[in-house]
Amino acid sequence: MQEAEKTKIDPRVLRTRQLLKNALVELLEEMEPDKITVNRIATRATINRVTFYLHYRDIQDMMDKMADEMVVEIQTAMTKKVEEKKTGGDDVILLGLLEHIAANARFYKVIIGSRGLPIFHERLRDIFVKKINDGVTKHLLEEKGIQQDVAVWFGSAAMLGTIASWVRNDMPYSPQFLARQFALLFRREDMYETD
Amino acid sequence: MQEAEKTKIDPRVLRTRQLLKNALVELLEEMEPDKITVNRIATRATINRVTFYLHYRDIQDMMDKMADEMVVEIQTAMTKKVEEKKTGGDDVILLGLLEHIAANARFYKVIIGSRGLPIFHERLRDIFVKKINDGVTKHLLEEKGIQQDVAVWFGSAAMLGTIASWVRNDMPYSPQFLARQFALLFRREDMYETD
DNA sequence: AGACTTTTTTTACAACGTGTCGGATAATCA
DNA sequence: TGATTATCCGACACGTTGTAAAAAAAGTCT
Repeated sequence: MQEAEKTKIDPRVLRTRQLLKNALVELLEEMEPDKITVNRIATRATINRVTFYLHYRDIQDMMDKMADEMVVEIQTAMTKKVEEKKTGGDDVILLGLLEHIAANARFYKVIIGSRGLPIFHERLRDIFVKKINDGVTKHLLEEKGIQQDVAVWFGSAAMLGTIASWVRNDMPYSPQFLARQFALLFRREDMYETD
Repeated sequence: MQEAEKTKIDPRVLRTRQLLKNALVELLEEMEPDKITVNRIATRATINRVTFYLHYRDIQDMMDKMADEMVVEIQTAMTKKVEEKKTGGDDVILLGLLEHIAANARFYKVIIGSRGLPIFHERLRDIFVKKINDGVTKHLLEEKGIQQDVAVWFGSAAMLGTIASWVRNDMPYSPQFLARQFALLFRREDMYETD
């Protein structure tokens, strides 16, 4: 996860923040979130503990800001893909997202796959809610007697959860394949039994 | 969430644990999980802090045990419903689950709806994975070129997430209605656009 | 290069949370 | 009632937190 800023920032703060973020990700790979302290993060980052507080109020604040950055990167990853591949059969936006996640697998495995880190889940959920909301065809829902909000809950949760499982299982399928699977799943047929 | 035990337990430990669990739920309603300390739990429960450690190793351990109890209660809630209502059109097991959640709304709102508490999410996910795994019709998946594990990820995540949103939004629909919605959603028609 | 600015480091501090003693007190059991 | 068990109380060592002031280091600018 890189930091994208317009105004030139002192390379020292850039370096420090990157070291801190890398350290946090490393620690999340190694231990449960509640075992992670400012002390550990700073030590791992070879940064003085006091310096941490010059950048973040606390660990929660640090994660909030990282989640913000994640959202921005995802947005750009999704829109960029649309510009490149004008056509593609399946959902191009989704493909862009999946490729972005695959490219940053280490990061996403930690913040999505491992337990904890609900902030990141929330942000991702918001993204999917928006996306699903646009894709939902309201008239078809009414015909079938399905509430729109329920359909949005359903679709966004399915998307987020499927991707989470995909990441958790070390991405056994390519982004292209998974995007295709989504297309099939959302196109729907009878594939679940009622009981 | 009650404690169900066979061997007769000293009423004092029963009382203490119940007070501690109630206190935890109360605190979760009031503040972020990371602000909750053993100190606060004990004080709120009008229990000595040392006594806490006579029952749980730490807060995480307490939540783990509460999650275990939750799983047991959900299991019984689902199987009981099957015995009562032999038939019911929609998914009876699911209906039993939703009614159980509605009956313990305060608890589930806190552990599912609010941020944090990934343990409970994990346990619930496991339950749904099992349930979906049984309900999946494999031959239909093969016909459509859908991987079974992907379908299970998708279905269980959709279920868990929909219920979570339902709880988060203070259950605007009755368990019966939501169960019906699930039936419709899993029966599927075209209701999402690909792009 | 040197002067100026900003960041990082160092050391220190008080407040709080954690987990664990041993012994006193109170509730439960038989 | 006497024995057992749970809870309470005071206390301890240790780690974490967040903040402060001043020195040292790194970056910026002309």
